[in-house]
Amino acid sequence: MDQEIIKITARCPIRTTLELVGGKWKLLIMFQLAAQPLRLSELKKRIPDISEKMLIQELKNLVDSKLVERKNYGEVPPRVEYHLNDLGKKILPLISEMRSFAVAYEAESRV
Amino acid sequence: MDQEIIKITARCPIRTTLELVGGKWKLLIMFQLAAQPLRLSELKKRIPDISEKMLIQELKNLVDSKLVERKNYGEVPPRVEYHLNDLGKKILPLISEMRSFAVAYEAESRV
DNA sequence: GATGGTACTAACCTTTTTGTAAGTATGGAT
DNA sequence: ATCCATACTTACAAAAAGGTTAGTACCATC
Repeated sequence: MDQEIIKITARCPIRTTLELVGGKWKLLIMFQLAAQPLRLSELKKRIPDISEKMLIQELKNLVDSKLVERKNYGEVPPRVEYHLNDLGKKILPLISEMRSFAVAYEAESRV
Repeated sequence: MDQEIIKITARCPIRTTLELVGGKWKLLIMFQLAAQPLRLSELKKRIPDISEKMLIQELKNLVDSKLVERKNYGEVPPRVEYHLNDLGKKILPLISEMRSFAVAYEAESRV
């Protein structure tokens, strides 16, 4: 990579992505939504350590950022489904790279 | 992606990568080191908003995680250079995906 | 009327992350 | 003796992130 000097500013692309999907839970949530829409309770089962409060809050953030869509069936008890929209799906290659990196890292740490 | 149900555990690959390079500054530091070794003061110039304390602390973390190497020239005033080692360079595709995602996202937000 | 289920809100608390400020070490220059 | 440059340590403070707990709404069931 023969790159020129790139000074990091508040608005550099890495920062943008970090602000959108950074933190402890968002990428894990989006990873779970990669395959199919899921309800809140289903997400909670698949991400056992997350608190309900954080799950709801991070889903709301992702909806507000237009990466995830929320579908309310209007039933009682409430049935709500969340799914990645087209823009949200663009995060999947990044998630793949995160997983690949971890595998390479673990392999290196094991020798 | 026809994936089976993958339950997130404390040790899933995404979590591993988040723990290694998550947070506000590490990826930005590694991005700056992509092209060439840099001294602390050079890094500080290229990442203007970071505090010196955080820069030093995160560099130490990256060295401890064996993603970055530190070379002390043993001079006065001190001259120390940091560079990505082979393992650290494996983060670069992830950084590329972060930048690509941000570009796609900004393009989408602009229409 | 009480209970259940699900998805949510809100107040408050704890933990983690980040930043500020003061200080240190060292050889060379003044 | 003082100042300089650089890279670092440390104590403390502030900000941000994450978690706990109690509560709400509403229809269906018992």
